[in-house]
Amino acid sequence: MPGNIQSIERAAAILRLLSGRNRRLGVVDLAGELNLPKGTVHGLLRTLQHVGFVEQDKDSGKYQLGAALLHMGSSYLDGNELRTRALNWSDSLAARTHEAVRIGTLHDSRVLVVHHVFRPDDSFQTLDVGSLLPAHATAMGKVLLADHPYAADELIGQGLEAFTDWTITAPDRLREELTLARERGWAWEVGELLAGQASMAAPIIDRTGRTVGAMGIVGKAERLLTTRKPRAELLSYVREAARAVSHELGAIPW
Amino acid sequence: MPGNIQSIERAAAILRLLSGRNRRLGVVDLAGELNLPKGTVHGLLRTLQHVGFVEQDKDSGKYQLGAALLHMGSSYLDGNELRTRALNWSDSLAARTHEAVRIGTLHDSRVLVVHHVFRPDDSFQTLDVGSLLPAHATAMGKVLLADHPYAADELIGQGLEAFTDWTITAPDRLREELTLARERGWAWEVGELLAGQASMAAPIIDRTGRTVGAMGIVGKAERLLTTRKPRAELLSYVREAARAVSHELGAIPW
DNA sequence: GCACGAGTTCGACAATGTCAAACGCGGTTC
DNA sequence: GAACCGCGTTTGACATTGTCGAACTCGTGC
Repeated sequence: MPGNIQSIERAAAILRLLSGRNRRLGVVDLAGELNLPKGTVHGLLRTLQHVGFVEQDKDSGKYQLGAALLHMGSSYLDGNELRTRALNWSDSLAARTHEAVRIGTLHDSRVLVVHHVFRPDDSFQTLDVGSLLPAHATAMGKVLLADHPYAADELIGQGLEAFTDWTITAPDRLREELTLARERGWAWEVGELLAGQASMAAPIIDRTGRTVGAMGIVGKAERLLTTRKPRAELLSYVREAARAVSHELGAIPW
Repeated sequence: MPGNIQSIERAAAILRLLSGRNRRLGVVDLAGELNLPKGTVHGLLRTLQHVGFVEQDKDSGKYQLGAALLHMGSSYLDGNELRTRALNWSDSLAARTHEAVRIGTLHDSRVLVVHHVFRPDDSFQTLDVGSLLPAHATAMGKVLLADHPYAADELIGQGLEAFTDWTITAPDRLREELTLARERGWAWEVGELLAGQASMAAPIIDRTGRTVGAMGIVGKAERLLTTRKPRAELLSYVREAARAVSHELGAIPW
């Protein structure tokens, strides 16, 4: 808790704001948001610009994220063991299920997508590596929250946003779902984030036994489900793949 | 030059080191590299960890980049006008040429890949969005350097690294190549970065007339070339696509 | 068991970043 | 076209803040 460098925390707060909804913000916008004098914010921005973390639009004078962050983001992926280990398995899972595969990890009570394999033979999908998905409305999120009660509490504490009519917004309902996920070792979701879309996922465990990631498939509900249940063979493929990655990470031998 | 916040510059230097060759570095490694006392470096790292920009491997105690950077990197892409405008055109260019398409921009005298479309019907290629390619050994780089003499000088100043026997390492030879690229409005390269691989690219111009990006195709030399020249129809597709994007960015009407 | 090297903590000092007020420059308004 | 916003930027005095070296702890290997 003690001794955190103020200017760096403030700089990070600026970057966080710039990576939010409005990608372009001016000095006064940021100053207002952070309750800081604009002179101070300007100094931070000047330095951030110098190191390439932000860029300034010459016409409007407003600031946006800088190119250096893109390269660092991809460097993060290179060093990410979870993703590296999961690379092979995710390809074959996509091939077996004919669905898009995603691998994610918990970050700030949301699901950070660290890998994404497109659905085979289905062009023009958008890559969402780097996206932050809501944890309570995705199968990966449920699997992750199931082993991270603290993150679950935090998420519930800040309110469960509804994305469709089927999104779980009641804390108790979510807690049940998480218990279920913990017991079964997998989770699913239908139309809770996007109408007509479903997903199922299983946990990736590391050598210490903690759930460090989740692996799952996403696609049209009609393809993933039969009679309002996840299709058994798809589910078992997902669970096998996740178990294989866990094994590579040094989790329980089998 | 004046008034840059020291701690932020140091933090950025740490992140830069962590995104380099060795993705995992300890406090003393970093301190040695930066010529700083390790106490200082530790304080910076503590804060960077707190904001999610670095993570510490609990076993080895070493530090690596953090997950927050991945999300910020992808947020940068969302706000990047060059990439947004180029999205449609790059897909159709890939379809027309049957080759992989890349869009890049200059960053620190290298080419930062901001978009990448895989070669159609050719699976298992690695996505290199976020990669920094050497400018003097790629078609995109030549096109970009042609309009950025300062960056070219800087690159030459730090020495032209050889990747294959065909890499241009002589400053004069590179300068000729850049002049040629400037005159013709396109550039190419065969085996200068990777043996057997060729690329060709054309500049993307913004409303002020500056080259803000490059768009091109990469692939096996045998497919891209005829009799040691770029195949004319591929080249014209590339140039058309780049011109179309430039047009969208508000460059000269035509 | 000792010494080394790692990451971490601590506290005194002054260098450093902060802040409020003033500046300059586009727009817009009347 | 002059007065006026609102913006990003600059400035300089102040004291908060980050810095730095030494001391600490823990794990390793000689």
